[in-house]
Amino acid sequence: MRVSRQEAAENRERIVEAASRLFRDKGLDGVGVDAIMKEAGLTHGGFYGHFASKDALAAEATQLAIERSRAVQNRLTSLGELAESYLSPRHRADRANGCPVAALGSDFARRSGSERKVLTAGIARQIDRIAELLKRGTAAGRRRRAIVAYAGMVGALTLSRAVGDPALAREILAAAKETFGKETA
Amino acid sequence: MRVSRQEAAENRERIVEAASRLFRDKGLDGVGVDAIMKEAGLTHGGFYGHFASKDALAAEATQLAIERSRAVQNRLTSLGELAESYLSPRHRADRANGCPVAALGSDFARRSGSERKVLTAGIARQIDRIAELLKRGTAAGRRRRAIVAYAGMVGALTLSRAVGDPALAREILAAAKETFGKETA
DNA sequence: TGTACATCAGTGAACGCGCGTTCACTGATGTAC
DNA sequence: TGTACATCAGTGAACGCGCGTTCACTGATGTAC
Repeated sequence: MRVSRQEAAENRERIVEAASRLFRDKGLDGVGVDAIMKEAGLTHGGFYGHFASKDALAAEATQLAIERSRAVQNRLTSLGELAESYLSPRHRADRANGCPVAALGSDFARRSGSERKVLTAGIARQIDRIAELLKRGTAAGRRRRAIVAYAGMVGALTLSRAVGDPALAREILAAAKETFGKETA
Repeated sequence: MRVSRQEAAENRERIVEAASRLFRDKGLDGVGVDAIMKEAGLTHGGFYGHFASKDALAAEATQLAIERSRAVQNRLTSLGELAESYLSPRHRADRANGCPVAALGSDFARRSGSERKVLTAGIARQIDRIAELLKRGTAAGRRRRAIVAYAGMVGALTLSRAVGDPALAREILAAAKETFGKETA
């Protein structure tokens, strides 16, 4: 049965939001159109009225995840706060709502087209953002340290999630927090 | 037709080797039993004579990738050499034969059981290995800096592979090499 | 403002394909004498 | 050492299932008068 245009627009949004969470949680190949539509409170048949393909949705969902992720981090006003938040056990546990680069990092290397573009822009902006938070040094030096801090945090979160031993996972996060939360590097 | 026991053992090895490369290149869900067996010069039907399931092969293939990766890095005798090798454009391009943590990092967080165990042990040993290469500081400090260097290198390689822009990819590798190749952090 | 019809968002069955897995079969290897 | 039979690694067809995608249909919304 037909729904109002506004409802349809809201449904579309809910699909993208559900996808952006489910993809981060279970991987791009780990969740189907069926599960995404169910999570959005719809049936799978209506999917292709909103999107050309699952891949097209993946691109939009990636975009949304990056925007949300950036919105969270723009509220943080120092590198220490950013590291504290990014490297928290909470972020480690909540893949579905966390950084899409850490959640899907190795998957993205294999994707092509619009998703890569969206991601590249997101990563570039994140580097700029971290450079803004740095106070010491030349612009070039700040940029280099921003790249290193970002890579370090993404790597630490990825490692701590990959590791089965909880003590080692905590140790990795703590070590990274101690190092990247301060302006050393 | 039956083959000799030695041939059968060699076939098994070839399957694990092919899988370890294909999984790193295309992801654990990105390659099928069919493709792996073909790469090993066999047909898919014989697979279950060697392995209980695709998952069981994935665990063995992960193990092999970690061993090979470690063998390469044990030949390197300084942190600078390790960073130079790990963060090279060559390693970036050759996912199939490179570090399994960077190639499959975000996938591993979603796997369970034996694969996680194998990976955890591999990561722990890699941290120990880097700590051995460090010269300054207390044991605890060296361990912390080893974790940070490892996380930074994994993150930098992951980012540089995820990014579509080749210039940015090179910049990320260069920044990480400059920082983690020396004993600073 | 009310009525009549056209539109179209969402439903659920169905299709086609690929993939993990099974199985009957083949024919070379391994073994018993 | 040679022969006869049992074993079993590998083959290729087939199965079942899930998933992306399509489609005829429904009934509420939107629109024309």
